[in-house]
Amino acid sequence: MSRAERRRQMLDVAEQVFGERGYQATSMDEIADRCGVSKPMLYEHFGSKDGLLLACMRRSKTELFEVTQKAMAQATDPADILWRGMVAYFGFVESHSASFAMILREPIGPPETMKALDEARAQQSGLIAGVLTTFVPDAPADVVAAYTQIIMGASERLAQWQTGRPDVTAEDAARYMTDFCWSGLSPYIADRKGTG
Amino acid sequence: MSRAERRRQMLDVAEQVFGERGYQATSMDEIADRCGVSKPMLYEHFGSKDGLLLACMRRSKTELFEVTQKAMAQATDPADILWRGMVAYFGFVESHSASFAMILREPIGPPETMKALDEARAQQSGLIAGVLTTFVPDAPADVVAAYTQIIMGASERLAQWQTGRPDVTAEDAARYMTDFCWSGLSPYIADRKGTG
DNA sequence: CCCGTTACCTACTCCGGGTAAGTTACCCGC
DNA sequence: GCGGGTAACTTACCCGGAGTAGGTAACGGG
Repeated sequence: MSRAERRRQMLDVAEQVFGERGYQATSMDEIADRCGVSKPMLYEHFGSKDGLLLACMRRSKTELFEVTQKAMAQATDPADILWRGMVAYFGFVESHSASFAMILREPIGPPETMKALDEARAQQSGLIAGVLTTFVPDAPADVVAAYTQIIMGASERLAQWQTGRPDVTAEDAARYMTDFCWSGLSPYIADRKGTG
Repeated sequence: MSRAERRRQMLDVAEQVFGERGYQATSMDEIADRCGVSKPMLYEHFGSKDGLLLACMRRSKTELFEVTQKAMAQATDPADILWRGMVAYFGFVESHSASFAMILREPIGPPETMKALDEARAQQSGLIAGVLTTFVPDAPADVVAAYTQIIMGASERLAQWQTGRPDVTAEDAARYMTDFCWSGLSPYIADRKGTG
C-alpha cells in the first residue's frame, strides 16, 4: 500500500477508535491492529499518539471550516449568514458525531493538541468576528472579540448538548443560537418589563 | 498527621500540581513527593489518579456553586441576578485561575471525570434554568433548556478567554455576558436595520 | 542480477499508574 | 509497664502502553 493511502487509512481508523473509546482509553496498538499494521508504522507517519490525534483534529477542523465557510458564502443577508453558518455547523457536528464529539466533549490532554485546538478555534472565530464586524460595524473591537468567544462557546456547548438529545435537530439548535444571538432574552422579558 | 488533615493537604497539593502541569503531565509520584508521603497513601485516599482529580474538581465546583448562589441571592431584580451571578462567576475563575483554569481549559480525559463535570454543570445549569424560568416564565421549556446550555457554554469560554487577557477584568467579562444575554446583537443592528 | 529504496515487522526499553505485603507508632485496657 | 489492635505509612514490586532500534522482504531501475 502506498504511503498516502496508508496515511488516509490510519487517520480513518484512528478517528473511529478515538471516537469509540476516547483519547485516553485508546492504545496505539489497537489502532495499529485495526489497520493491519504494526505500531512503528504509526510512529513513522505521525510521530506520537498526540501527533496522530492532532492530525485527526486538523482534518476534521479543516473540513468543518470549509463546510461552514461555503454555507455562509451562499448568503447575502446578515441574518441569513448567521443562520446558514449555524445550520452548517450543527449539521456537521451531527453527522460526524462519532469522531467529532470527542474533540468537543472529551478533553484530550496533551498540551500540543490544545494549542492546535485553539488555533482551529481562532480560525473559526476569525470567521465569526469577520461577520460581526461587517454586519455590525458600530460595535467596538473589544465587544466584537468578546462576543466572538461567547458565540463559539455557546455553539460548542449547544452542539455537545444536542448530541445527547436525539429529538433536537441541527436546525433546532441553529434556531436557538440565532434567536439568542439576535436578541437574547429580551423577547421573553420585554412584555413583562418593557426593558427590551 | 490525621486522616482529614492529610486529605486536605493532598487536595491542596494536587490542585496546585494539576494546575501547573495539567492532568496528563502530572504524575502521582510527584504529588506524593510534594506531600512528603508515598504513593500508596494517595491511592488509599482517592483510589486512582482520576479519583484525585475528581475530588479536586468537586471541591472547586462546590465552592463555585456556593459563591454564585450567594451572590445571586442578594439580588431581587432579574437583571441584577444575572449581573451578580456573572460577576461572582468570573471573579471566582479569576481568583482561582491557577487550579480552576485547568478544569475549563484542559480537557481531562477520564470518562468518570467527565461525568462528574457534567453533574457539576447540571447543578450550575439548574441555577441558571431556575432564574430563567422564574424571570421569563413565558419561555417554553425547550427554549429554557437550550438557553441554559448556551449561557453556560458562553460563560465558560469567555472565562477561559479572559484568563489570557489581563486587561479584561471580571466585571468586563460579566458585562459582556449580561449585555449579550439581555439583547444579543440587536443593539448594534437595530439602528441599521430596525429589526431589533 | 545487483543495489537502493520503501513499506514493514519483531523485540525490546522505560515510565507511570496501581498494588501486595510489611513496618512503625500510637492508643487502649489490664 | 505491656500485649495487642489499629491507623498512618513504607518499600518493592507488577503491568500495560508509549515510544524505539535494528532487521527483513519486496519492488523498480540500471
